[in-house]
Amino acid sequence: MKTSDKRTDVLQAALELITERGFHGAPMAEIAKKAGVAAGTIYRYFESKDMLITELHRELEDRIVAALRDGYPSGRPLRERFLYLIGALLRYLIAHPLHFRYMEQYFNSPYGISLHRDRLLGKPGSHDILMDIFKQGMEERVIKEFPKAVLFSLAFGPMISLLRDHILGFIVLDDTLIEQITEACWDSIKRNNTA
Amino acid sequence: MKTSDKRTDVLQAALELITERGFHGAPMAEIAKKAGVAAGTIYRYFESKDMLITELHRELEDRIVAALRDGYPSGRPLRERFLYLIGALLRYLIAHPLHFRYMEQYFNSPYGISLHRDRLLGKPGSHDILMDIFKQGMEERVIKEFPKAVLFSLAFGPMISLLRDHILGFIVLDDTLIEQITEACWDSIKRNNTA
DNA sequence: CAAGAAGGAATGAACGTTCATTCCTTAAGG
DNA sequence: CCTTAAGGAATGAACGTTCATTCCTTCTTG
Repeated sequence: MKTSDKRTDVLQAALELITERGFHGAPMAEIAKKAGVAAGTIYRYFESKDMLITELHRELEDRIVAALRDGYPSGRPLRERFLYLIGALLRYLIAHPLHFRYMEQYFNSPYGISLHRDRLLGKPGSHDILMDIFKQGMEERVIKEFPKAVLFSLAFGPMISLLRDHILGFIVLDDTLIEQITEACWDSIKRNNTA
Repeated sequence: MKTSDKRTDVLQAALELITERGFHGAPMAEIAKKAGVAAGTIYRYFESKDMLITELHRELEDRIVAALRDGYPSGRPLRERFLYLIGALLRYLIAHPLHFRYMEQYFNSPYGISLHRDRLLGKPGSHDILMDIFKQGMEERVIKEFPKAVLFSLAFGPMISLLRDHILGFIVLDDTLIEQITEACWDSIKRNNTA
């Protein structure tokens, strides 16, 4: 391994504790204990708690983006690519509920707001792919003529909400439902050519 | 006035500081200062910071529910009642962005998790109204046959997401857009009688 | 044995909460 | 009326706790 095991252990411990108890219910001492490491040791790998939190977010995001890129049907039609994205994201987050919970907390904290702003104004990432889809879709008049942020909310809003309920155990997203949801996400942004 | 002005001042100060900086960026001392009150005084009205936070949530919720009930067209058709609810909620939260930000923070904190569960299982409040709509809608086969939590996510997921972007200043929800959104919310749960 | 890694007790700042004291309003007494 | 006492609200300095971070010691490795 390139990076020490301890670094990974710390990140994993932080992920578990923070998703369970929030940023403020996860003191460094406990993260250290859970990681099987001394408190001071964390600071060999992370400059501060803030850095640890930010870095953890960055790593999770990288993994998610990787999962979305993996198998992405670049050459295929718009609709297919979009459905692939939504489906892949849903499947990944259902398989990694802690990642989802962490991301949600992160974006609902002071850390995440500025990042969100950057994202919507277009920084590289999975959003690249998505924004390309939106752009092309609007040019070809297949997708509704809305600001990209609106399209984003329309497509991902319900998905995120359902995911949260699933992960908190209020509902169960089975394969049928997932299929229906991905289709519904597409429907909510595709242009109705009946006008 | 029934309750002292100071109590109100403290709640208002807490609302402003917490929405701006988060629960942990809002020390009691600063809340007190902003409220024009001494630190100790807060404890004449609230047992603890936790109680203050919880109580503030309760009061905001009461006001929102009241706004939704006000003018609710009880006797009217399903679709109309639903559109009224969505529209009223949107308008209220656009007019009261701090309330929205506070609620979001609250629900994404350790405080809010258990509450969410209660809500989905149908405690009194605006959810009463909503659940009745869902129930009747499914009986009359006007609304899709989904668990209520799923219907909730479908209808409110995009709305909440758009609201957030609007309040954070990433997009502007004008009247046209609001109209389109409320209609889209209905579309996403109404049954397509084409099958 | 040298050099870096790990340990964990010590440090100090930040914070929620408490409480002895002050201030203000209202009532009582002359 | 005016003075003064009583009661409770408000104050804010002080306390104790929690926690991120530091620092010095001990261990490991080559």
